[in-house]
Amino acid sequence: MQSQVPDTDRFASEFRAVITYRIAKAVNLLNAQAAHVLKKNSSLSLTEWRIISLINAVDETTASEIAKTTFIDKGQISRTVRSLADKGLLLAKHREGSRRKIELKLSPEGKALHRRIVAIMTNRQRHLTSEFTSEELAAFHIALDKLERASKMRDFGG
Amino acid sequence: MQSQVPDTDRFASEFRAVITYRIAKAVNLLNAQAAHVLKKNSSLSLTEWRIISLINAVDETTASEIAKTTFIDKGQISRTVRSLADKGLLLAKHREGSRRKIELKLSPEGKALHRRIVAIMTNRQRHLTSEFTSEELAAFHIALDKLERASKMRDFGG
DNA sequence: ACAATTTGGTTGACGTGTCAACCATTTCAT
DNA sequence: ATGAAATGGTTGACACGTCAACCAAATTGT
Repeated sequence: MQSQVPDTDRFASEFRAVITYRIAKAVNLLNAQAAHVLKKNSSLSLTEWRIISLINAVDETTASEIAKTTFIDKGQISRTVRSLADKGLLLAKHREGSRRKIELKLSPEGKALHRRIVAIMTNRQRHLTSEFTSEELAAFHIALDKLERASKMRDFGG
Repeated sequence: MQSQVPDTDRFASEFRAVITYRIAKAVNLLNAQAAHVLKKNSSLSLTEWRIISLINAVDETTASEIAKTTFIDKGQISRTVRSLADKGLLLAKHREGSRRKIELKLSPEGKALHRRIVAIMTNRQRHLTSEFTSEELAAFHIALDKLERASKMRDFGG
């Protein structure tokens, strides 16, 4: 009543500049959106979808390879792979000549599902970046690179 | 052996362009870093720290106000507030003339802790953005604004 | 050829995040 | 003034993420 700025915004000015808050909030919103879209169009969780599209991208792979490149916990991968296999979306076979490595491939059903969902997710990706010029997008990627590198440091003196 | 690019990078080229993967990975790394720094310098979890600095910023507030502005779940806030109060870091009193609203303030110990940790976290923030020019930083914030707005859309046709 | 180490994967425990139900209090509409 | 609706906060159930222990297979060093 006494100001045009609602009371609840008094945090915002303080924290808008704190990059980690901003980016964390953005990711929360993005993940919620992705989860919502997936729920509406499939019975996949976000992790399930990620693993499906990772496998699809390279045609066949193993759990440890996924773990190494994505930083998803290997326990979580193990469980997700099982649930996807149970749903008949992927095939897990011991790799030729190995009794340990397990080759992961999408089943025909998995491929069909991927084809259907990826179309929707590509729309989404297009929508998310529709307000970006290509320069802005490139700059954003570079910024993320820098943040990733800077996030390796562990000691800030206490 | 037959290429300079390690095998495990074959995902990367595929997904570097997918903005949601990139940003999610960056946040994971940043959160891990923050959790590590906090653990080394305190007994605070990341959420505890966030709530402490939010309260500190506005001096006093309520749980629902925090929930509204940060998108942190109100149940989680309730529990975190309790654990912080148990540790003696914050004071929760019914607000004057209300038997429902609970006013949250940092205790002297909480303020002291905040002062100590915020110095470290400010170092970190400086380090994270040290590779950014001020233009890049401004552009990054604008990009996050755009992503946040775009993350409101829920329907991408299925 | 053998022990020591590394690697791929599974499992259990535990902390955190998320959702919905719930209660008490306050506000609103009539 | 009274009942309906909204608000502030708590709680329980459950999904998900994270960590460490663990097993079996494979690789390495001697």
